[in-house]
Amino acid sequence: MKGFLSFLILWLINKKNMTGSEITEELEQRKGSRPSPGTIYPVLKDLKERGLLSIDENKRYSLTTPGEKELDQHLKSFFNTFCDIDEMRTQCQCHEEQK
Amino acid sequence: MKGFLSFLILWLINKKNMTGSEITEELEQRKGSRPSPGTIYPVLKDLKERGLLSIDENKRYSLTTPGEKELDQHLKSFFNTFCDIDEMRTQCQCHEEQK
DNA sequence: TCACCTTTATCGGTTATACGATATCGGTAA
DNA sequence: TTACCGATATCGTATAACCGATAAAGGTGA
Repeated sequence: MKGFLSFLILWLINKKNMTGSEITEELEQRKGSRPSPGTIYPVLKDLKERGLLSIDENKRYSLTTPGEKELDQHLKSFFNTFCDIDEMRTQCQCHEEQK
Repeated sequence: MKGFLSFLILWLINKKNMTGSEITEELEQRKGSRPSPGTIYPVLKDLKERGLLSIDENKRYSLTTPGEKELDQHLKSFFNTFCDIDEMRTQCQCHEEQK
């Protein structure tokens, strides 16, 4: 299951070009806790060095063509791995109502 | 994003009590590659030691009550983190058709 | 009995993910 | 100019997730 953070970051940048701090904020929204700079900047550096991200003069990241392909692969394997995601959601919502 | 493998294993066992080899097979189906024993048995051991799993005389694992609660928590944070999962699926299927 | 096979389990080592501390860099206000 | 501040980046360290090799345990068939 390694590579999920990279996958999520690729997905976020795919939706909208973002800077490091914007990505940090978005992850905080989703996960409930703010990732430390020591988490996200090394990932961004790695993705950039692998040619999946490019960065403009305002430090705003965007996907390269290989980055888009990588994201597609991740999406496919994600939905293979969580092939019963609707069932998961049902159970989650069901237990939500019990509170 | 750490803890996703444990989460997935809890989910599988929640659906159906399973042995280690059955879990290995299921993960192979989903992920496309067979996890090595050095991956899954340490996880099962850890989950058992944390009181989330119990094991019967046939080496078949099942969720304990704390295990069910842990799974619920994981499900909630999973759908928070991937709050735009329908959008992800749309994009994935869209690129699927292009082939 | 004993040879074999599958399953279960452990071991050492690698990489991704994560933190907090610290450093650098650029812009802005004093 | 200088002081500060948020954003960016690096560092050391820890843990989860992985692998392949190996070992032990249990069952089955010769």
